[in-house]
Amino acid sequence: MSDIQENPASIAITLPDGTVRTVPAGSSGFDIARSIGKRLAEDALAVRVNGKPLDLHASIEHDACIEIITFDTPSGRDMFWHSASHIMAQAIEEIFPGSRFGAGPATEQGFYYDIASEHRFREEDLRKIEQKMLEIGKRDLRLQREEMKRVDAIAYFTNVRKDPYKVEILEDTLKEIETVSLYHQGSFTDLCSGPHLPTTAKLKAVLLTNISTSYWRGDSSRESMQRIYGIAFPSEKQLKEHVARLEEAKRRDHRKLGAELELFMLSPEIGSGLPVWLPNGAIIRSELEAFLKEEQRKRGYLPVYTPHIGNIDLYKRSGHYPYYSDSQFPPLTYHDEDGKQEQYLLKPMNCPHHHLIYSSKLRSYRDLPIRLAEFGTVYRHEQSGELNGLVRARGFTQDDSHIYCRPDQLVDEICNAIDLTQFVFRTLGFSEVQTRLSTHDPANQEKYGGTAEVWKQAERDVLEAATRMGIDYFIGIGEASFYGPKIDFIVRDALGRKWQLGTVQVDYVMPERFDLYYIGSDGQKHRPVVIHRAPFGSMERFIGVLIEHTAGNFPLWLAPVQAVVLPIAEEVHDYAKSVHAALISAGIRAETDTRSEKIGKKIREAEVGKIPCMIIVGQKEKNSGEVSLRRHRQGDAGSFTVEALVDMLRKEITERT
RNA sequence: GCUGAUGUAGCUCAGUCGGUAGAGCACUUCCUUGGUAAGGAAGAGGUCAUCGGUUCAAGUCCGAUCAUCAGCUCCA
Repeated sequence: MSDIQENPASIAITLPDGTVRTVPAGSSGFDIARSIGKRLAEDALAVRVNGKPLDLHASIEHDACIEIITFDTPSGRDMFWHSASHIMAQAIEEIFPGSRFGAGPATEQGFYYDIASEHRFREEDLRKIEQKMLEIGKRDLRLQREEMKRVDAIAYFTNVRKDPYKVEILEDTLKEIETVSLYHQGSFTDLCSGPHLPTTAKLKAVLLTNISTSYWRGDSSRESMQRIYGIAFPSEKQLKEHVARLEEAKRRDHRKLGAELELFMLSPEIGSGLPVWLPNGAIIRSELEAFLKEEQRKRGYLPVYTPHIGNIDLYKRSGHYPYYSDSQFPPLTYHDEDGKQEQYLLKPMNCPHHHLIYSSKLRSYRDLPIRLAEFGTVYRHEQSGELNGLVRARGFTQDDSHIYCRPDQLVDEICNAIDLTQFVFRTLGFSEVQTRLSTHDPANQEKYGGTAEVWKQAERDVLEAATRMGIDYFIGIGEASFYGPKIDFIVRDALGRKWQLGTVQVDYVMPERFDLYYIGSDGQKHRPVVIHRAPFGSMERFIGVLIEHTAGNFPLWLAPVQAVVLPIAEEVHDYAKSVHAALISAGIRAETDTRSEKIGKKIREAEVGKIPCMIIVGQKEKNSGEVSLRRHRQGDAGSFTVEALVDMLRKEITERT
């Protein structure tokens, strides 16, 4: 290793493509970038030395693998935005002296800084701060790293910067660390581990997006701070592209498309967070449900139905009530003629009902696994600020199933559930799905039901199944439910926000609480294991994300209106009606536009309405007994006989392509 | 739930200094009968979210409530 060399005159650096260069010892990442090319030297933001990010001008003393970090990489963007947050803090300090700064990290889509200030920030302040940030950029200030003892840093932030928040971070979060680093840029200094941009001049475009509040250190008992969010780029052009992406996301927003395409509605008269499915949306939902029911039939699931409410004792027994009482609608209470009180809960979960179905008769080991499935509507009193269209509602329907199996069947059954979920996601065209293995937090054991060894076993089983299925997962510590670990399938919406859709959960706790058992081959009682699983998760949330994913351009099998017949003139209305009738009798959802409008207008409206097939009929088609097909967003698709058209569309619908 | 913003026609949005409300699209009717993304004309459409206050006068100013949006916190 190079460590044994004492001040060598030159060092060997290995670039990511494997080439090795010899440079003088003490060269910086910038020197190396410049030796590679002028463009790279301009784009270079920092350097990674043996995997460790460093400032671009830090000197490299030993042989190393190095990589020049630019804005094109996630870590380059992260660093750029982190530096931008420092520049924003400096701008704010210059415009609003006396502002104090909490945390100011980069996020996946920009950065923010938490600020304590006498001044209440408003929209117009953001424009001023942006201008100031660009001005600081033009000043071409070097971001200089300084390392100091933690105790000295405390003194510095107490006396020089007079920033109590940084002092608290130094005294608490960083209390184990002896030497910390500060970054100076002109008159501004921040506590930061770095690395940072070499100069503020890299910042060429900035957009401050919104102001909100947050609690200092995320603790609602601490003071609230003003948080300013923004995003920045090394060029004006990239900012423009970003703004265009935001506008596209806005167009795809399921709340907007849901209203435009008449899929669902929300009304304060019904209640906040209680979506209502309009006829068009109900078609999509019922097609999805039919799709899953069909698949579940093939995979040995048994459909059941259970009521929307249940005696509160059921939920006390399951543990849901004590754990989640604050996010449930208050119990319905009534007194019978004898004055006896009974309380019912709008069901927040389907599992207790299913457990009682399981235990309604004696089960043999030969009967297992038993897979009970239901599209079960549940009600949860989510916090008002959390409600969001279809993706976060207070009433929603889970495509729920509980699988009761023997311990020796568990891993196979988890694998089957994963396979079903993957099949569903693949069919609906979700290719970028993240899989999270949600485990418990050992430091917080009292949050969970069941014993430590039960958890150990459950997590081992989940891991084994995930490995066997070849899933590319990440681990979410503390993300487990109170009764067991789970595998969650996470998809992003149009705005890049992540939502959990499908889930597969292992549960050793409920079988105990509900005293579930089966008779084994030894004639003795044994505990089954329960798997909770829901491939869609919630129909509401899934469809909300699906709307954004498809931008409302649903595949033919899901489209509320699959085809619209567009007659060119009144003299072919009869022919149009016969085509329409043929489509309807083939089970295709079709309409006919007989208004006295020109064909161009009818086509435009069908396009705007995102109807997959436009079937244009005029005198020519009437004479030949054919139709002219136009596909949504594709244009003219040629002429077909009605019979050929129906066959073609039927095939596409059945295959769900 | 917390902090902030917003709420005007079915939709998108104007509405100045407080003086009884406007556009485009959509809708209805009539004219027009046409060939792959907007034909023409006329008409109708409003308790300015709700409730209260200030004022001679409130869409406009103030307060409360409800809802929505952004973020925080939470998520079986």
